[in-house]
Amino acid sequence: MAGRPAVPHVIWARPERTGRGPRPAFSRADIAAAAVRLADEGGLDAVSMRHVAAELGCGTMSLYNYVPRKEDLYELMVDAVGGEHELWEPSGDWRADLRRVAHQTRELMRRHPWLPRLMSPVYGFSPNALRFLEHCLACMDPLDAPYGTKLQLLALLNGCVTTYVANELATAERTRALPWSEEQENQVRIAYLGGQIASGAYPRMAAAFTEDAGPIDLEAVFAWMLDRVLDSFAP
Amino acid sequence: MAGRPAVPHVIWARPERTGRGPRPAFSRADIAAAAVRLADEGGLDAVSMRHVAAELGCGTMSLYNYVPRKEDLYELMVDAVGGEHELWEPSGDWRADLRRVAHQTRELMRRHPWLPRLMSPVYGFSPNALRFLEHCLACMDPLDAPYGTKLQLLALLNGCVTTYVANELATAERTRALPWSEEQENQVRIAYLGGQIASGAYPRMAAAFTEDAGPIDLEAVFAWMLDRVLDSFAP
DNA sequence: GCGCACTACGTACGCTGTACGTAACTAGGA
DNA sequence: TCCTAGTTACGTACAGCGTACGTAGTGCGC
Repeated sequence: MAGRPAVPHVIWARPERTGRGPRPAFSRADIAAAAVRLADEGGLDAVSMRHVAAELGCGTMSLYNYVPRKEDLYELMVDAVGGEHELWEPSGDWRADLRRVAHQTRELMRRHPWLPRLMSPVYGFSPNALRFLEHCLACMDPLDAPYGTKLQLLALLNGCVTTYVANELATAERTRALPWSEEQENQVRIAYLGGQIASGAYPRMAAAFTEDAGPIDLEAVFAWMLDRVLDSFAP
Repeated sequence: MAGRPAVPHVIWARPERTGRGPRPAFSRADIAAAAVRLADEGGLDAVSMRHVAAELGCGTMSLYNYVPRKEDLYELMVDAVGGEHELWEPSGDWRADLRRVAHQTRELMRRHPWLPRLMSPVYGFSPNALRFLEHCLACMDPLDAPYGTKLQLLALLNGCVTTYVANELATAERTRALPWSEEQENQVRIAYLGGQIASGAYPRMAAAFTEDAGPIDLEAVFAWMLDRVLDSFAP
């Protein structure tokens, strides 16, 4: 019945400096920047405690003075790139403002393809996340609705953007780690898929794939999805 | 310029049995079932090649005869639980049918909390995924739109459901791995959050949290989200 | 100025995915 | 019918991971 020995830990509640002992050689911002740099260059797999420590130029275990668990390192990363969000004075047109927010989020995720994987409501209350949420709520001031509803719309909107960009990036992200090219693998997948479709067991899928559609315009699809979600909230 | 030595590999294109050599001791279904069992009981972290092999009662490296890469094991798992989808004769009311699909997907993910993490368009063409997609398209037969648009709506719908359930489950999933209880950690987070909010820097967030809202009805929120997405497609 | 809390970091443990080598087995072609 | 090539089975080994622990050294608060 005992169990659960340790004490809960949230990195944002822990002060960066306590006063006692030698001055820390790095700030949280330094550490987050190093981790983000590694992730941008080599994907999320390149972010290990050892690599980040090496990037900072310190011993592996020293890092644990700043970041007690690896998950906290992830929180730092998400918060750090969250700071890249440009915040502006709301225009009064909440739809336009939210569209702008969504496009910015998408750009952010394209700059940092590892971000969707780390996105989680658990990281929702870091300092920069709070600033971002406050800004989104400010954009929605013209809207007459309880904050609960507004937060729901924001969650839906962010969820859709995250999912969409994650799908957009999934294949590209895979390419980095695999020993063959994306086109090669796609070819194999399509070949298999073609066999299945030709079997006649999936007539609609077959029709969907033989349907002559022009090249997909990812920008247009994203904008369409966005408008649908916003429409849905206030038609 | 050489590089990229290996050959692309898609597990569904590889036959289960080639005829030569001793008969395999397990089927793909056996392996997938074992992995799913482990993941259901101990979370996704409990799914390692060693554990799955032990669960099957064979040596670790023997597993590699069936599953060349761990990612393939994941594909087997996603496909296996995809087979739990109940498919029915479309009713003619595409909205009702898609709602039913979404609720079923949610139930599926609540039965297998690790599923959202593995969901990815990459696994979109496994046998059971094809059956599922075909069924969804059949449900949308009454709808007059090109298949491309229908697939986009399905992607949006599935993406939203996945994100929503992932958020729903994220905290619960964390609890399993952490040495303290969810309530304890939430308390620490709320305490920190309270401090930030009391600082006055985030007036709208403060209002949102002091707003007297009844207890959140997760079912209702999910239904609301669903209707918004479906509305958005055909108001 | 004493002591304590902090920083720094080397070592070590258990775990992971998986490359490789070896032995046993069986179906297809001669 | 026998041979052999391709397959299964699996032990060993390696590089990498997160991180518990122990030991120094450092500098602020009392």
